[in-house]
Amino acid sequence: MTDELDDDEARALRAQRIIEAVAAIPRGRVASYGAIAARAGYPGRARLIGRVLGDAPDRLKLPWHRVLRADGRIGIPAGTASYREQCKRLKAEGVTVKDGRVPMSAFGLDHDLDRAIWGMPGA
DNA sequence: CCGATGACTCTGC
DNA sequence: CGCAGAGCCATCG
Repeated sequence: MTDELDDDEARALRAQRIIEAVAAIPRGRVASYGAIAARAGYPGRARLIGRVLGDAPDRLKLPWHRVLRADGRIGIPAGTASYREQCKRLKAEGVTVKDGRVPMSAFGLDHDLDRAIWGMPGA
């Protein structure tokens, strides 16, 4: 059909894959934007993740709060309502949040269970 | 078409 | 650990 709808579809597909990747993050764990992007099939497009999450409706009940920057920092501007909400949710899951930062060495997916969860060796 | 912006990441100093 | 620069990509004026 029209190219415009085609473009719209492509955008929806990106969002879909990204949303699924985010939803796959285990409770009590966190992942970086880059990791999600790669996992969704868009390596190098970390910014795309942030864009999609910001546009994603809350009714999807997406665990967006489990997505942090590569250094473990909250990816949202400090002081905003969303920022505080993310901190709150993480703590509620048992994730340590110190000064808006999470020790990914301990809660990151590539600490030890990386392949067990993301790699999906087939169990 | 170009410049600016941003829920990004990496490298170098 | 912090700062600057460069790469990256979609959206907006």
